[in-house]
Amino acid sequence: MWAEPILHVDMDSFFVEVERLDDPSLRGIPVAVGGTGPRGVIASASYEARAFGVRSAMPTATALERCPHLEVVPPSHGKYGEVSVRVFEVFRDFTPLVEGLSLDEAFLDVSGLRRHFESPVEVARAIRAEIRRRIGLPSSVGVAATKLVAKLASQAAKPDGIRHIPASEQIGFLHALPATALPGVGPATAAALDRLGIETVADLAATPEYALASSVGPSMARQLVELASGIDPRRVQPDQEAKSVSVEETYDRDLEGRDHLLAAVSDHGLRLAQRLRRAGLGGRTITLKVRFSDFETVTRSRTLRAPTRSAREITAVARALLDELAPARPVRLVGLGASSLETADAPRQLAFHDDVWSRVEDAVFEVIERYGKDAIRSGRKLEEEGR
DNA sequence: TCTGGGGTCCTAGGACCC
DNA sequence: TCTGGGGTCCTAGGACCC
Repeated sequence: MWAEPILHVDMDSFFVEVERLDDPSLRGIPVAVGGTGPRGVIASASYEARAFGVRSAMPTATALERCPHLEVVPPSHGKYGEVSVRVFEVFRDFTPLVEGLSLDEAFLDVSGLRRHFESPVEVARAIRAEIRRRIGLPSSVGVAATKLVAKLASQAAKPDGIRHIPASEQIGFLHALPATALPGVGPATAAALDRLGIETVADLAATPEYALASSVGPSMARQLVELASGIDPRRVQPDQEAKSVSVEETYDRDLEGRDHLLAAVSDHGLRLAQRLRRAGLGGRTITLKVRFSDFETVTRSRTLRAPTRSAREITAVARALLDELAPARPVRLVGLGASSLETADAPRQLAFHDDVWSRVEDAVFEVIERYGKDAIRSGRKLEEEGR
């Protein structure tokens, strides 16, 4: 058995590098992919841009202040999804044990490749070369005994490298890192740890669990102490099913008044239904999300007796939730989500068959896919046109 | 500097049932 | 009569990740 059979593969500046494939003039200069509107943020920054302090999640306006000659490219999510599919095809050509974490990163358990490769590092080399050859993109790989260390190692390998942490060196590697490097330690937890005088993973490992529990909660305390000691029994789990699907939009200018909010909700209802339909899913819980101009965010949800993928039904529920909420302040974001998902071919499919509107819309969408959008018009529209 | 869009997981309280 | 304990479902909010 290999002692370090887990790989974490992470694409470097994924969105930016995909844009560079299409437009070579973006190579070698500071580039970021992000929103170009007044409320846009950076999603991905090239290393040339990072040198100016440009980071993802930073408002685009701030990024342009730090780097005035920054080239900002608006995101093309469809394109990133297509390239991501090809990257994951490379992974699965090596092993079926692939657990995707997002479009651009995955854990791979390569223990089954012992007869074909000398070591996991050789597997990592081969995967990186194959991604480069077939797609033309740079990636970084961490090789370790656990998911935790593999992920931290891929960060240390960036950009465009491999980092192997032998099991015997795992504790030394971990303990030298700042506590904020651990997954799950964000701003709030970091502040709590700071108050306890904890700076490094070594500090964390030396802190008794009970001393952490009162500030970060018992569950987080146990997780942190275990991870800091290198205890991470999590297996690579392929084919995780989605638990929720959602759409949301931040508007360039705040929305005010019931009519504008209702229009936003209808738009979202249609998009959410399309996403569910394409995924072969229905949702039983519908959640409306509203963010006010002061950034306060509230949600309202309702659970139905049967799952739906009907735009009509989703929108009706969302309208009811909106009217209950009756927002009386300017709104910057409206979102709509579905959870308690069930697949259309699950045993519960009987519920779908009772869902008449989902079936009517299935037929409508099928006609649109086959004959185009103009093939279908509502009765009201035909009346207006005098036909 | 004034904060995207897509997700996951956790907590906590209340309803309801046995 | 003012009082148990456990389990499950639902709702709302928040931290966090890429």
